[in-house]
Amino acid sequence: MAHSTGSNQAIKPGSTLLKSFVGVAAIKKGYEGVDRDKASHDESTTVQSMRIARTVYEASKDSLYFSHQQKRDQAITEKCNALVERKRLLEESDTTSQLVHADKVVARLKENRDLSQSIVHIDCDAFYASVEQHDRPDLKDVPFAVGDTVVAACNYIARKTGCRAGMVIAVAKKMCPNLTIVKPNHDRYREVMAQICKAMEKYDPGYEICGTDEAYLNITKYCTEFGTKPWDVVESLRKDIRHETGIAVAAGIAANIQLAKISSTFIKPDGQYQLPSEPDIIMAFIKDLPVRKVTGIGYTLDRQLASIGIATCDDIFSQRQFLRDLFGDRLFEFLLEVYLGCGRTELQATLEQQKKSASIERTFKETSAPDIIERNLRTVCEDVEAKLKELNRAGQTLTVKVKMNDFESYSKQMKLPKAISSARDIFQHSLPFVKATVASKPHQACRLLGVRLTQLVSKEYTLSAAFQRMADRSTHSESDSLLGVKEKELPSPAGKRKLGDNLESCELSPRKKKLNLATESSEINPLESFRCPSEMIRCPICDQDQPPDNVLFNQHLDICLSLSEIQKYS
DNA sequence: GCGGATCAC
DNA sequence: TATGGTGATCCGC
Repeated sequence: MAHSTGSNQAIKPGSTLLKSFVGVAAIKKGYEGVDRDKASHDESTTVQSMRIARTVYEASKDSLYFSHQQKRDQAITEKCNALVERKRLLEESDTTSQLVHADKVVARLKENRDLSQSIVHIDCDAFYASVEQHDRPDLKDVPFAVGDTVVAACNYIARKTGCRAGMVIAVAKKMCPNLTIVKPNHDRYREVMAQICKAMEKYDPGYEICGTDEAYLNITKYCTEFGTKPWDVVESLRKDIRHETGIAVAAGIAANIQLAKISSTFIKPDGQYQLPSEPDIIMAFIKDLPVRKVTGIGYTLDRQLASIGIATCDDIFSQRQFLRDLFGDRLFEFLLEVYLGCGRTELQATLEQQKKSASIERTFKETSAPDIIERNLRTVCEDVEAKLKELNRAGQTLTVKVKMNDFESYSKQMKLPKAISSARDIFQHSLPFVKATVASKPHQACRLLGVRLTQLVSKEYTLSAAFQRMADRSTHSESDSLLGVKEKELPSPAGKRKLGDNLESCELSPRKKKLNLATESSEINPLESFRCPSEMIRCPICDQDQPPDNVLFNQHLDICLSLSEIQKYS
């Protein structure tokens, strides 16, 4: 294949753009599956990663996505340049006080670190692919990838051809023409994860789930209780998991979650690695580790650190006098912790984790037609409503996100006077920003809409929830959408259906319309819509009937609500 | 409080 | 045939 001068220049080995092409997975995980079989990073590895980068580059160079990435990369480069310049100035000044301070912090961290715990990190390598391969033996010997438009996971045969998680499937197929694509089956993966949880419970009921395919356990207690060694415990845990689910997991054992996680990557996809909890051994283990492998150090920070001469964890120490000035207090301390191999030892039990936000964002075929955009927004809002309902929460801060087809995104966050949860409320608060943003970019189209609610409050005792329950009771309604027909059910092609600003133009069935109106008016005067003349009103908190008088009923509600609040905290 | 970025999976 | 979705956190206003 003849290389054009253009692409040769654009994609020099080591160029930052090349790095971002090969993808997060390849950099972070060290080209697993490709050079794992080789003893060292020899020339063929470089050739292989160059081939991947070149293929991705050729497929992407004309896309809007590419120009956006280029722009982003340029911004990071400028950040790095500024950093280098600031470091140069620092080098000219007297940095002894910063050096002393850094050493004090190091001493403090050393003093306080806890090496008494046995933390285990369980990692299901290429989880989706493992599950699919287990369920479908026909996939065993063919290259395949799980994913929709982007590869979520692929097996080792596919990886050898350069297929990677995060790659666009069209590109992956270019690299591996006989790649089989499997649609993800999330319910099934959740099921398998639940089985894994069941197996872990025996060893530590306080285990922590992290993402869809990772977990931490603290087996210290189990070990002392049964007089067993961590290594043996993890062996039987992995055996249990394999027996229950049929899939293999990797495990890392160390003094804290940071080290355990790094340890588990040492023996992927199947095996276990224990890092002894002795300071000298930990320091030796960390010493030459590229900082990029550490959780919390991503593409951007890695490049910033590299620009000032920090590639490995040991380099952090030699540059410690500059870090506070360059990165601020928080990052400074984090980096020193990395250097020392410090990390969290307390797990957050999965059951006790409370969500802080609920969000939906969706990418669709780009469009600038206001009615389609509006309809997409409606769908997104409905899905957020459903999610909030599941959590039994309402949110007081709303964030709306719009991404245009140049991949630039804009967001607006608003603190609302009160927590909301209905699709209608969310939609009404989101729409103005979406409309304004789209209108301000007349030559672009919208490709994504997102809605997030934060500052979640329990709906348990909020008025709107209470009245929603009343509404449900009085209409015997199922959980039908408040906003009418879902897009996929629309009989007419997109665009034909004209939806105005006014929600009344939604075609709603009589019953839905009623519920719709009821919900709407509940915002303004909740009582009005449910008041049945000369009938008692049932208080949704205490479930007692009350006289049909708004003022009296409001007073009663106030008392009832404060009572239940008091009960909650006493 | 807000908007943008970053990070992980 | 063409670059995802969810949740969290931090920084600098």
